[in-house]
Amino acid sequence: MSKRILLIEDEVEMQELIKNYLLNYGYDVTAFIHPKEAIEDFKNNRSKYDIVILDLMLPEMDGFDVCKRLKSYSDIPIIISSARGDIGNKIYGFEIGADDYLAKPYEPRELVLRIEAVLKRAQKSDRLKISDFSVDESSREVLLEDYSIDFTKVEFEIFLYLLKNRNKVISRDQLINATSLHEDTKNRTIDMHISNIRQKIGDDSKDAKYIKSVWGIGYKFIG
Amino acid sequence: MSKRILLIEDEVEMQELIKNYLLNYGYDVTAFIHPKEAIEDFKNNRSKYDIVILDLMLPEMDGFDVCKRLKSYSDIPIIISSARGDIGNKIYGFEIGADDYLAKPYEPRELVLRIEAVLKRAQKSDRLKISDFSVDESSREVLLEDYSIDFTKVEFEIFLYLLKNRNKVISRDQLINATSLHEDTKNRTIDMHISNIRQKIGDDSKDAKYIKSVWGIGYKFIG
DNA sequence: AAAAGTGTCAAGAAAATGTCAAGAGAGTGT
DNA sequence: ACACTCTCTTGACATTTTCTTGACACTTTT
Repeated sequence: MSKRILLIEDEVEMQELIKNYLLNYGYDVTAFIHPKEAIEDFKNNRSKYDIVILDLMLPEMDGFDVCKRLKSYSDIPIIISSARGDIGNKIYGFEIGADDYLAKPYEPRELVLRIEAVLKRAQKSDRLKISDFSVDESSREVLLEDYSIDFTKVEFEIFLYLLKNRNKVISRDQLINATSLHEDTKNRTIDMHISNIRQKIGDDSKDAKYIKSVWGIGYKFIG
Repeated sequence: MSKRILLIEDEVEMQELIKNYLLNYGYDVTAFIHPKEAIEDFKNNRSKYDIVILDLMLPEMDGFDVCKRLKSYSDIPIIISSARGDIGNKIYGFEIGADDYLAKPYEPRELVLRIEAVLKRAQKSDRLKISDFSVDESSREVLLEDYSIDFTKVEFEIFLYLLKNRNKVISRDQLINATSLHEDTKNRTIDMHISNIRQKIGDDSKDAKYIKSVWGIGYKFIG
């Protein structure tokens, strides 16, 4: 299946150019001029895209913020493009989670190469092994000491997010944002999911081995 | 103190050029042509360097292996330089733990900028180490000489604020404002929290080692 | 010595969490 | 479209933890 690209670029000419070039290469491109629209669309259809091409110089919103927002919804690969010479920004770009960086002007061919490289890296589904768990994201399989755990969709998302941010305290709001939960979901719903997750992985809330409650703040995966 | 750079570059001319340029900027540069020598030296003096500049195109050893070897000894920051256009490699460079990547030919000035950026990023150790304490904000973990201290939410906030403003006298009102306490909380409540904190860190109010009372004003963390 | 400030106990208020159970909602198969 | 199943959401209540305050002893300042 062809890869679906979310393109955020405010210069109309440039946008057309890139879009057509990528379409020629068989990609499925959706382009936005306004970052807010793009974010809105992404929020509602986060599995609709495989990769984001993001221009840093945008009206209305700082490109960095856009990047952070998108990454907070899912860890989709992002390639940032920007005027050559923004070296400070360039490095910052990697810090905020962009997967690659491209200085304008660039050869369209180079963009394609990078898209492919980033996608290849992203799909490299290796198993995440942390603590007693082994998780395969693409098959959504979770093993606890070789026993398979059956998580529901939301449970899996919460568990994975905690795992990826192990040893950090994660607030309920963060979890609501990072998963496919509606943003107006009540905080307490998270508690219920955590309770169910704990039961499935045999964790005791009063003496947690894996998911610890941090009173007044949120939850933390110990690993 | 000037930063010490380990430069691994096999082209003699290039090496001289970079070395001199960096020396001009006040860096302390040690250059090697043979990666094996560099690794040997690094192994024996791993605290002798602050950052590594590594050319990918080396004789004898693959630059990637060099990178991995160095990183296996300590997590020193590494900047990889390589011929422009190795896009696949570029991405791989980040994967194997390089901290930044620079395509040849580059402006020496750009190298300096990146060195500074990488160093700044690297030293941004997110563990706050003050006095006998080590605090990790994201995990909310507080260590006192390797023993873990269990603070409640408010205690952690108060303690962190005092720590960050060490040697300054902080009023009770300041603490109420700086933390998640209700703004109409009575001043004396702070005293109670301080008392509990002191007990947990083994501090004596009459002869405080860490949190000192400043009569009529507030509290002060000594550090 | 009086006044003001601080330390800390202990009790109760307040807030946060764990979990049950019911119902809403989403998805599936027919 | 319908029934059926699985999942998600929420209110409710019990329980736990934390926060707050009055009270009283003690210390420092005036």
